[in-house]
Amino acid sequence: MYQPLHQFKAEFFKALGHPLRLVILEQLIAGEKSVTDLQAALGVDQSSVSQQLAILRTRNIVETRKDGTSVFYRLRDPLLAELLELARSIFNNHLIDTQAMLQQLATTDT
Amino acid sequence: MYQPLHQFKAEFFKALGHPLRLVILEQLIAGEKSVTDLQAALGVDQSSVSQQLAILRTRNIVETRKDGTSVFYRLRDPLLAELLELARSIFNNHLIDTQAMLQQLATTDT
DNA sequence: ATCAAATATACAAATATTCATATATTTGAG
DNA sequence: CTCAAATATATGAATATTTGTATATTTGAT
Repeated sequence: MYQPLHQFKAEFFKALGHPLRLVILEQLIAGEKSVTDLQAALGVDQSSVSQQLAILRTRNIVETRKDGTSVFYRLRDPLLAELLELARSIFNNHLIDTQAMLQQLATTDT
Repeated sequence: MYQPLHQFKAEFFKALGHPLRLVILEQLIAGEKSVTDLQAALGVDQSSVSQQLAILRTRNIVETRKDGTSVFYRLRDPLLAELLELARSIFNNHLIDTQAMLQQLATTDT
């Protein structure tokens, strides 16, 4: 229906489009983490973490390493950290714009 | 349920997670375009373009300018172009990795 | 005032995602 | 071998997104 490449890119962004998956990825920027680590850091149940990790895995956004019964996850591409950082800048701009707009609405007497 | 900021970021990435919306954004990197321009360039019907533009608008990813009966769309933040470019690099890495993997599968005789 | 062009919105069926709950699988320790 | 810890998967109901079709709105020209 669409070009495969665009479909592929859309899948990638869709994979980033979930709050818990974003928090997981932010954790992984700092270095690899086991499922238990993530579970503890995020305060969510094991199944939820595994479910979301599975999605990131199938989209090739994260990679794994097994050690005993633990599975350690890490970002597949360091550029992803840059991408998330760049996204943060965009959000900041956006928030600043929104603030400025609200400010103007509040102070304009027309 | 989740932190508002993470929810907000997720909304942003979700907005990018659609093939047609990605193609639209790629067009807009080159400069502002009217709905008709986009419709012609992408070969899709008017309604679909407007629908997807509406989503990009509500997520504050694009801005508009009216001129007569035409509405011109442009990226709200130039950083978005950088983000899409960075994403492209990540996809390329991924595709190269996948190719290398297939190559190895094909040439290994174990 | 009327018309046509350009754009936006409404609606609903099809499809996909989310998320909680339950169950499986894998691995190392004893 | 048995058990417990760690992780993964299955299932399904609730919710959200997609997408085609129809209709509405806005604007400039005549």
